[in-house]
Amino acid sequence: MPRTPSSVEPGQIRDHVLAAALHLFTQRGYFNTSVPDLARAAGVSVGSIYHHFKDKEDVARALYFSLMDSLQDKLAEIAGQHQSAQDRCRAVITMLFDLTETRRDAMDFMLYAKHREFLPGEPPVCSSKPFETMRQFVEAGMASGEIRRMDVMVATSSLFGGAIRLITARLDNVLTEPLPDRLDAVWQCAWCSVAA
Amino acid sequence: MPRTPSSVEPGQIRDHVLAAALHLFTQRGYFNTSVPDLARAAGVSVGSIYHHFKDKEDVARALYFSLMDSLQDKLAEIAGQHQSAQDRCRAVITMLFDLTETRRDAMDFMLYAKHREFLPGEPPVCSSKPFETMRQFVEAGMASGEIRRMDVMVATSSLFGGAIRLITARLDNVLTEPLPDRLDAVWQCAWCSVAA
DNA sequence: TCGTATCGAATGAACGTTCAATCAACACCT
DNA sequence: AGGTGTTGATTGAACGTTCATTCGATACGA
Repeated sequence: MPRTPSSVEPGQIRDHVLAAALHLFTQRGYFNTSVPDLARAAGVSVGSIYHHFKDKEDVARALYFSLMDSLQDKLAEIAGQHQSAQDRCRAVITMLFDLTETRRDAMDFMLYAKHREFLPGEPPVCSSKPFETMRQFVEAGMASGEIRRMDVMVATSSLFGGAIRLITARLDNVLTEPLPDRLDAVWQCAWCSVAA
Repeated sequence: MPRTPSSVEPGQIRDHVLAAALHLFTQRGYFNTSVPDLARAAGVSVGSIYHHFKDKEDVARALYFSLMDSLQDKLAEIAGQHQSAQDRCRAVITMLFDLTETRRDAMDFMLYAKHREFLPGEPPVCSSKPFETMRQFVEAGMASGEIRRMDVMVATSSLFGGAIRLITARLDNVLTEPLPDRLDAVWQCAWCSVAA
């Protein structure tokens, strides 16, 4: 009986499903989103989702890796454009702030979601590649003498912790002004917390 | 047909259920914990849980408020024992670090859980009373000249953000040493990020 | 005996997942 | 070119399971 032509062009289904998943997972949460919900929002059938993904968890995993990869790309770009730890870390916060304004959903899913609950077996966010790269920026800064010598974890947390907290406040709508407006203030605090 | 005497003394059921909920919710997550799971872990029957709580969500809500209240008590105590913003805020971080070591589950549920997903309608954590109290400590410090004048949200995030990030790293087992070992280093970073 | 606390089997809704049916597109043969 | 077979994408109804919740029965204290 099937085969009402879907409004979604072929070859685009994966992306449509991932986009719908990003929207629904961040809006209502992974467990409050059913696969039929996902299908409806993506404009495809339930079966189609299972043709492109192993199961519901696989959708979340694909989404997670896709977003993390694009974040990692941005970090790599920053590493190429800036040499000093100071410039690099400021660029990171600038990028994270901009991303929060322009792609709230993505930021919410990456920083705020509890992946442990629906992606068992995945390492926690803070041991993902992007976070590791940020630690490397800090380590290089300590080696070059820009940053005080101390435990790398403490330094990284101090340097980025304030910005990340502000991002979550923004995602919770507790902060109503755009984050970039606060960039200078945040950076001043962040940098002088670890500067040599 | 029941009534096998439960091993739980009467009047203790609420507490047993809350303790089991704290353990299971933090271990596996709210949505991966069924009410029968809860009953088994608490050593009571399913029906008994529904006698003491409206529904599953009500268990989570009671747990949340109970933990938040006890945290708020500790903050009030700190407010009474210390006068300067510097002493107060340092005491807050000390208390949070100790709490993370001695009551991991409680800390995990308060700081790390996504309450939005299973407690719709509750305000986000960072607009809860404890967080508000921490902001007041910071505001008082700005009024007294201990802390640089700036946006309160920025100052609070900078002051506590590093510590909170370290706590989540600890909860994720990314950090293996006890947090109190890092207290001095963290505090030095935190305070000089906002000190006048 | 009345009210309250407790029990766990029963209920029904909702969920993730499967699968036979269908179709579009292409390759291949004549 | 026209006919034919094959492949793989797509569909949604159907399936079996699990879950939150209810409820009638039971026990106990007052």
